[in-house]
Amino acid sequence: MQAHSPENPMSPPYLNGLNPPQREAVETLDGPVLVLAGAGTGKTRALTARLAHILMTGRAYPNQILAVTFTNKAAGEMRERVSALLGGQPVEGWWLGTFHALAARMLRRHAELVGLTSAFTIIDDDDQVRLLKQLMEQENIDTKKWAPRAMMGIISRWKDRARLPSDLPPHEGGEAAGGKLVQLYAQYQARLKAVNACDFGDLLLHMVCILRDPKHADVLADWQRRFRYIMVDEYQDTNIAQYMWLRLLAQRDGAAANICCVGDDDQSIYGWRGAEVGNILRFEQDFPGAKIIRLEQNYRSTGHILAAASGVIAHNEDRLGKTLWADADDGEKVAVRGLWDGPAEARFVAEEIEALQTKGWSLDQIAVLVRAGFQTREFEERFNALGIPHKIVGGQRFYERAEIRDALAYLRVIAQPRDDLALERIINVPKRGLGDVAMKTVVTHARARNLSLYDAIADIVETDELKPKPRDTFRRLIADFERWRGLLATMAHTELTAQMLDESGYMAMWQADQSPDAPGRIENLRELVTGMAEFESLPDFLEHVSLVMENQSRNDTAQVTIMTLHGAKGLEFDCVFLPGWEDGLFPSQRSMDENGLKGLEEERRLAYVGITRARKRAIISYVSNRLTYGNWVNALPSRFVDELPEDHIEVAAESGVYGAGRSSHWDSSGFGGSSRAATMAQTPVVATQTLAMRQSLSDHPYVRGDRVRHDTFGAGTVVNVDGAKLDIAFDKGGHKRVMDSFVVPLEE
DNA sequence: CGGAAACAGACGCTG
DNA sequence: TCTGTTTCCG
Repeated sequence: MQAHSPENPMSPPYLNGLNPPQREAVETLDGPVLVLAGAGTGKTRALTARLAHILMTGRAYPNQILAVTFTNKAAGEMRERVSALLGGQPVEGWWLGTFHALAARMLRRHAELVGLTSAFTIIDDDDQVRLLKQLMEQENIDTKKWAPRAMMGIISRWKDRARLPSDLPPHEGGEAAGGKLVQLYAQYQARLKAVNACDFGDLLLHMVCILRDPKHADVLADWQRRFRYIMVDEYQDTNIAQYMWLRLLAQRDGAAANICCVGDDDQSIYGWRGAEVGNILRFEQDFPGAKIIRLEQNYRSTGHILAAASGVIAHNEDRLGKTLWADADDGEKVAVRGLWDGPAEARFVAEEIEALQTKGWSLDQIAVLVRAGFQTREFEERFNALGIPHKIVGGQRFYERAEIRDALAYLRVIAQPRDDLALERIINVPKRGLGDVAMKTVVTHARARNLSLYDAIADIVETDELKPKPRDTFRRLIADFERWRGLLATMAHTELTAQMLDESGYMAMWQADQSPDAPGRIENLRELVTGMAEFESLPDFLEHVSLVMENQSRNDTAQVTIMTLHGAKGLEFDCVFLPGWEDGLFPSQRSMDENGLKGLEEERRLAYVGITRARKRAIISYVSNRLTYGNWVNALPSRFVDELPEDHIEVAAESGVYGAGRSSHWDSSGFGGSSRAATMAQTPVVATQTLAMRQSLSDHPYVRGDRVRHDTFGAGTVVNVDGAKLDIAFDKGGHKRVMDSFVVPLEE
């Protein structure tokens, strides 16, 4: 073996060039370890080397290692880098992936323990909200007053904290959703179970439930035995459920578990999504005897940039504390610019970029990082006008586009007929003439008999409940799905998809569409079919898309990147523009209103993340006049601007712009306090038992000769009973076949 | 049932 | 201001 390392001629290649703390992180394999890795301190390098080290020293087989990341991108990177360290061959069989992918993989093996089958569907946010909204409407809760999206947010936060409906006091939701939020949560879970589906939160929640249930101690013991080493990236972003899942897996009798968590409390920016910075702050208590290793040598940024970032983050109270240092030159001071208004700011940034470009900087290495998505527009327009190549990262992802979601919904129904949410999505897409009336009929029956929509439709088309036209449409649709499902056994899933898109009329719908984006959508559908080829089977593919929402646009010309600060985490650029540093915008007013000091501290960490993305140049800007929702508002420079240490910045403001000097100017009256003192009138809850509820209590309660009444057809006599289907001779004439869920006994 | 008009709401975003 | 969604009407 070639000797590369100057310090130790015998050291294997993957240890080369690591600094002492990095090396310590790599070689401390036993017991709990927390690696506090500041921005740009070679965290990924240490983490991948550690994995390589475990494998190379034969401490564990790949399938005995659990390596968890937050994003698929991070998982992919780790996969590649580790195999590169090991000489290029891919590592097979290890448990490397995102929390959700790994939990899903585990849950498929134990699905029946939580009342699911291993073919369960994973639903996305849109489906979640739609489902909850339906339940709210059923409960007569005003969805105007209580936005389903917001309600879903609260439920998701409960899930993030691994709290089941039964763990919550009934009034936990307060006034929300008319005080019925916990009840809705329970109904929501029941509905998911009924359609054999999970949302993202459930993947972890269900696994935590299984692992902590004494009844399934054997399951837990199995997993504990399997994983000899656990590694977690971005630990500061874990939520409680993820933390519990890790703890359960890392529990050991006697000896401390070999768990290694890597993270940076100063980069915890996902509190609003349920992340608990407390997890990392508490690590030593949670894992007694834990070793804490600090990576503080920054390899990325110049001295001034690092000092500016450190100066800002030092204003936070709640932190473990690190002192970043660098060997690099001081470089240029961080530029701070005050501009007149948004357009002026966009012009300024564009001009600076052109200047950098003529000096030979690559556009690839320049980024504009904004606080909120809507800020990207101004830059995009300006860059378009000047012909500066750029890309907006974030935006809509491939699998979130309507046409892709529709196509996936078709596939989901083929794969899993019980998937009501998918069926609802496409039942009238393309338009088939199945509107509210037809759907209501079907839904009523499904609820009454506790059937899936699909089965309810199959029932109803055998009867006279519906007018002939919708009945035929339904019948054809069901027949189509049956046929496609059958073909799955003999035909490649790509081919089947193409055929399905054709036969369903979905493709034709877009081909007939005159709008300018229709061709793009057709293109996307083709791409979907092509992309499927990579996967063995339809279920494999569906698992992939529900967990991996990747955007696969390729472009080889150098472009400026425009993205949000959140999106930029983990990335680095030579030059970073940080526009919009105005109080109210950044730090965002909402964040402060909702979470007070905690919110402010999270915003400050965001500022820290932003500045530390820059290797050589950071340019912060703010404006005096900002167009917000269509009106001009006066803006003050962000308090973070004032927190930048004098010695490391260089300030200039356009004439007439406030704040050319340093200001200490946040009068507490501040910006419009958004006090939304909506009068919260309780929606009266009418406790009527629906017909459907009563019907479902007893099965098939009718016998021949019973007198019944049907809402549409009136009174009649049952002449024949076939399961839930009744043949009835109606008094007003006619012999009809109807579902028993649509009739009531007639008292005469 | 489907299109047009009225209307509310508007951060951050990975699975 | 702009966008997505609901409501109203033909």
